[in-house]
Amino acid sequence: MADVARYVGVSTATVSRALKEPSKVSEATRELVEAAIRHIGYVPNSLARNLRTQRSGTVILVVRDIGNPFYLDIFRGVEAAARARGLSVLMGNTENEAERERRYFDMVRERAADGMILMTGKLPAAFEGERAQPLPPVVVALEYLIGRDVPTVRIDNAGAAREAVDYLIELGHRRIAHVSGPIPEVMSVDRCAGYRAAMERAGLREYIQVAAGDYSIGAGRRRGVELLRGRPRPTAVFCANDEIAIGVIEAAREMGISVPRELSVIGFDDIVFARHFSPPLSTVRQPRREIGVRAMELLAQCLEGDEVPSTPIVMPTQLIRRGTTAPRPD
Amino acid sequence: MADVARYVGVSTATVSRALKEPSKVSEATRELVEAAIRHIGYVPNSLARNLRTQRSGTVILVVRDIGNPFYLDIFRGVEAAARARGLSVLMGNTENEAERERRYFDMVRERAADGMILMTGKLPAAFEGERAQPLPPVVVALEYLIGRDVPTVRIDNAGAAREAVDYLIELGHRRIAHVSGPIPEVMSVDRCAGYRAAMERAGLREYIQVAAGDYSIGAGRRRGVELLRGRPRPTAVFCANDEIAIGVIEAAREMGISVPRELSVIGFDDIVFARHFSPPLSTVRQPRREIGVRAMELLAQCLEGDEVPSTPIVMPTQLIRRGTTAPRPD
DNA sequence: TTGAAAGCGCTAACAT
DNA sequence: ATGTTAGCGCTTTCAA
Repeated sequence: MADVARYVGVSTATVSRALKEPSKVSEATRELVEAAIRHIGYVPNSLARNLRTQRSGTVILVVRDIGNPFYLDIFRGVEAAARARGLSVLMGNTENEAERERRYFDMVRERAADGMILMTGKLPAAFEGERAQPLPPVVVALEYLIGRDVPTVRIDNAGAAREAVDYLIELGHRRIAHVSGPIPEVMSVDRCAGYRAAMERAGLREYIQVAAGDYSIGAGRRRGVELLRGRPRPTAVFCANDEIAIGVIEAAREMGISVPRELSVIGFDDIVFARHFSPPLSTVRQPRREIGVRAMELLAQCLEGDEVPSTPIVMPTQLIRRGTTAPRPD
Repeated sequence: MADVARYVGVSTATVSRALKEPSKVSEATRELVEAAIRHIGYVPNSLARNLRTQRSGTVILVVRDIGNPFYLDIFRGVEAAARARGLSVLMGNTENEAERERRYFDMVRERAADGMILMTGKLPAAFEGERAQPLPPVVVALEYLIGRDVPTVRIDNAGAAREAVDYLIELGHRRIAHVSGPIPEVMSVDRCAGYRAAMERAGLREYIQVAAGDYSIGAGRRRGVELLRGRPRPTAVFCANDEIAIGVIEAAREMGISVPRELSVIGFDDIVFARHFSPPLSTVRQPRREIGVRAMELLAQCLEGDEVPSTPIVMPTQLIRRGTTAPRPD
């Protein structure tokens, strides 16, 4: 930059301004500077700028498993919204290890990133309890932090689950089982609570039957086998996500139980291939891309120092009726 | 850092060394420094270190579509290998726009990243032809750059395609069609070439029939309908990826053609849900996670200034026989 | 509209 | 083993 300044015969301050605040520089010098930059082949150094401004222009997207197809649309949304604001997105992958989670918080403290979007629903211990460290700029998406006033964008998991189970009930089902996700996690807990609420409201408390797994096809299959061995057998299963639903359907297929004729199955998330299974999977869609966009926008606002909504942004869900749900067999 | 130094009564250089090169500091002072750091609550500033060392500790992973499920295992591999070396991974998403691609190269020039893993198979114009700019640290994965000596990790697309088509031929098929990907792209071209080679070697040149699409389910479905309307109808289709195969299978289903009884279909990639479709998809597996790992390792070597192999690293593929392929109907 | 000058916080070469 | 010193390249007061 000094070279450019010398070449034009101005100070580095002027070159800097020509680049960042063209309005503060006369038309003439701006053009001279631009010509000189091209002539010399000057490339600005982000590192120096970052140090000077104490901003990295980077945010971390922290997820439980970066290889989970669920996040694909989230990536799209976060990336697009970040780019629109000139920010870059770092991949944060915790694989449920507390230490790795902590590491991402440290990166923000060390200014390697300006903030983070947290999709794990947990804070490292250092931020809990008395004498908790102050939180860095962070927004929580998908999950939420109980008793914490952190900007949040999420869906109404309980309500959406209730809607799905109501639909099964409308179809005439009574013995409706639920395969939940890992149980201390709020998302799983909420979806399970929605299931219970719908069952109780319909006077089906006695039929409530919950099996907990993780959010995987394998877990769905195992829990599915167990549930379908039970007598009387459930005629419908509400699954906490689509992978579990796929597993349950595979279990049914292996046991010679026809979906949806003998067993209705409904998933959650509407992952990318849900409509392409056979039968196409009935499920609850959540606007993942939009969730990513809103989370990023919220974080960008935090970083600008703007006010951000203190109540969670709740995105709408949609029940998708496809081929794995049918009226109760008699 | 100055505070810590003053507190202990040493220079900042010693504090710096205590953190980065503990061996160069006496045991005693190191402990004093550590105590002081805890006491004062000192947090190192990455931005300053980055400026000083002229390294950002970050690499960009550039893909065509960050929401493509194909990349999931690649993300896993790249992220894991990067973390093992203390590097961070930035999401680079081009959506096939040349300008966005160029922007990622600029970020490396501006030192916002130390290097990049390129999965798009194209260089911005500025790097081609005479007076081309020198390439920044970059490794190419999946694709490769024709006539360029850039570190590369990939698979033998043509060979793997040949193997898949050979398998269909072994099953007795003669009228084997191919739905390819976008044709100027090397990956599509290679897979198509493998198909042609296998057909020609088996004396089936007259049956060669290629329809080009993009790598999507929709394209597979459209090309599938066209092919299956042809008379005589193909008894097998080799698809350039799994999405296309899913589309072709859907087309067949709509037309009342049974897979695999009346039509064999084989895909490519073995994406995460391939085995869970019904019938489970026959396909060609490529070691995506390992490709990500190797690409990251290669890039890390470049950044260290180590020698890197000048011939492409070619990873093995594996033909996966599942339920969408069967002997030719008579 | 432009320039001078300070300094962001760290590391590394050199000296002791 | 430790200290001194000189920047890394930029932005931003403040002054002209």
